[in-house]
Amino acid sequence: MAPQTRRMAFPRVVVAPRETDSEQSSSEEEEEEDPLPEYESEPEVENGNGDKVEQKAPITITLKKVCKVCKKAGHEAGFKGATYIDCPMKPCFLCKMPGHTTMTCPHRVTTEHGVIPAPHRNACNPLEYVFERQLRPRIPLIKPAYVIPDQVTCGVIRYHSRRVTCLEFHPTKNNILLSGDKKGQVGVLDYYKTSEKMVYGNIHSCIVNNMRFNPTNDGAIYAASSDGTISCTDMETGISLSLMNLNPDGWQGPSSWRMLYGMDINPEKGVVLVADNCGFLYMVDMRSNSKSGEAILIHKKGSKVVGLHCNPIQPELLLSCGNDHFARLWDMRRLEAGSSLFDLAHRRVVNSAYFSPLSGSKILTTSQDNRLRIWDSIFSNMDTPSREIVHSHDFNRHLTPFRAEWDPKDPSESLAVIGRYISENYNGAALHPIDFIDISTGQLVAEVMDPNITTISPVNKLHPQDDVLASGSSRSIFIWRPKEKSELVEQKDERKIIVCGRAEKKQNRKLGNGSDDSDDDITLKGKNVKSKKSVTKLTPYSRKGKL
DNA sequence: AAAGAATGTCACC
DNA sequence: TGGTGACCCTTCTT
Repeated sequence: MAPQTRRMAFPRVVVAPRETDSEQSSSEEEEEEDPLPEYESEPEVENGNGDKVEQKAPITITLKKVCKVCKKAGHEAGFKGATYIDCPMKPCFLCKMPGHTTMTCPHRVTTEHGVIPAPHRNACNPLEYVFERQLRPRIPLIKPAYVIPDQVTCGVIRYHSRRVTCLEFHPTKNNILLSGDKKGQVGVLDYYKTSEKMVYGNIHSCIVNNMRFNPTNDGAIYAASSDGTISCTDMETGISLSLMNLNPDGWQGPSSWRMLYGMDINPEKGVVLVADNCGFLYMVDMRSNSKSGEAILIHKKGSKVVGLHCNPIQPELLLSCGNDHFARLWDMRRLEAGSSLFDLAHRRVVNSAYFSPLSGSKILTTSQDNRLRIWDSIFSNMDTPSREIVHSHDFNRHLTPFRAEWDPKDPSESLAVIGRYISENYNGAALHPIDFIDISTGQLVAEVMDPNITTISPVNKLHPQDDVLASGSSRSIFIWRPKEKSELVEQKDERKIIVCGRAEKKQNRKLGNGSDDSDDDITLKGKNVKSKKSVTKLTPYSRKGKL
């Protein structure tokens, strides 16, 4: 039999004998799913006496519904309304363990998303001693309560024509947000003055994987792209310089094409660090804008290095992660193949690995095995993570990979934000919230959603100073802010479910007129809607009839 | 309304 | 090791 693919949309045709007096199906498509498994596949049926009788005629053809995941009858995976029913033959889609489905997964029904607690460890090595002496005082002893608003407004910006792949806030100019997309476009937006936005389409020719502002000249943007180049662009003029090109001879076929993924800037050393899809790290001197030194193999040869992060406190520490299932900690003074300080093993691809933003002493990773991992101290035992938190952020080739991001404003370095893959049935709508997680406990502190937003938001960034969250979801960018400053309240023990824009939903849908003029495409819900055309873009409804 | 396309990772040979 | 095909709770266009 030819291999069956998931695309097979129609039920398998089964030739089954039927009782001679059975009714004809009024409609094959409307046939209810059979609650008795395997019934129709039996070659024999019972007569009234319980004897097996071979049926010869007439033969009718029925279309039997089978599960689209396992191709077996008796159940069907997929959306029932706004609730997704898992295939029971598969491991749980959330925690990946067999024996239950997502609906009954213990990590779903509790607010602690399945924390595997850290074993107690003794602090005894010299590095940890230094940490305790020099860095620990920076961290408050008592964790302050998170300040998360009860209500938020959400602005929607649409100027990318392909899905958003990365977001970056300007470090000092408060309202400036950078965005990159799959097509290679780079957007610079002032989200308070929506007319002030620029989209640069000629910097890169495909996916912008990472962007950074130049810390010494914050009008300059560095970007690494799958086109194999790293660019430095003037934010105001869009004038761009290519600092490095891994494909100087152009397209010579997929096997030779090289792409740039992970990127970060080390201001102390004045270098841009960038890594490719073959396991190599490159350094570009920011003064001369030229490559310095040779490429260094930092991950398995031939594997993508998707993330680089320089330690915010100790400039000689570098963190990398990639498709070889490892995050690795490096000493910049001794960067050579195989010389990493620590190799942090994961079960799947590591989408991101970040030092904590203030002390730089913790590490947070996002892996495609649906787990966040936290190492509480890079100066302590690094053999196993301090905590693993089960969270739904699966890989899907059509989505930008999820990355858990620290809240740079949280002095206790324990709040992280990450989009959620699996949907929640919210009043009949399948919504994908954006989760705020206390990574010291695994508790889901808050989940943010909007009935108008039915798409998944894999890209999220918290503002370095303000209470602003930027999300990239498909081609749109969302700016979430507290609805009223006065409504800010301290976080209690229970998680908050923050729903935005609920009342406006139907009104907005009626107003839409389908115009695709994109000059005025930002709207803040909760305030007056500016125009019909902008409202149209507020309603990216899915076609599954979930609303 | 439903099909088609785009197209990373992983297991398997 | 490199090629192949299955997998995936997508999202948008035709």
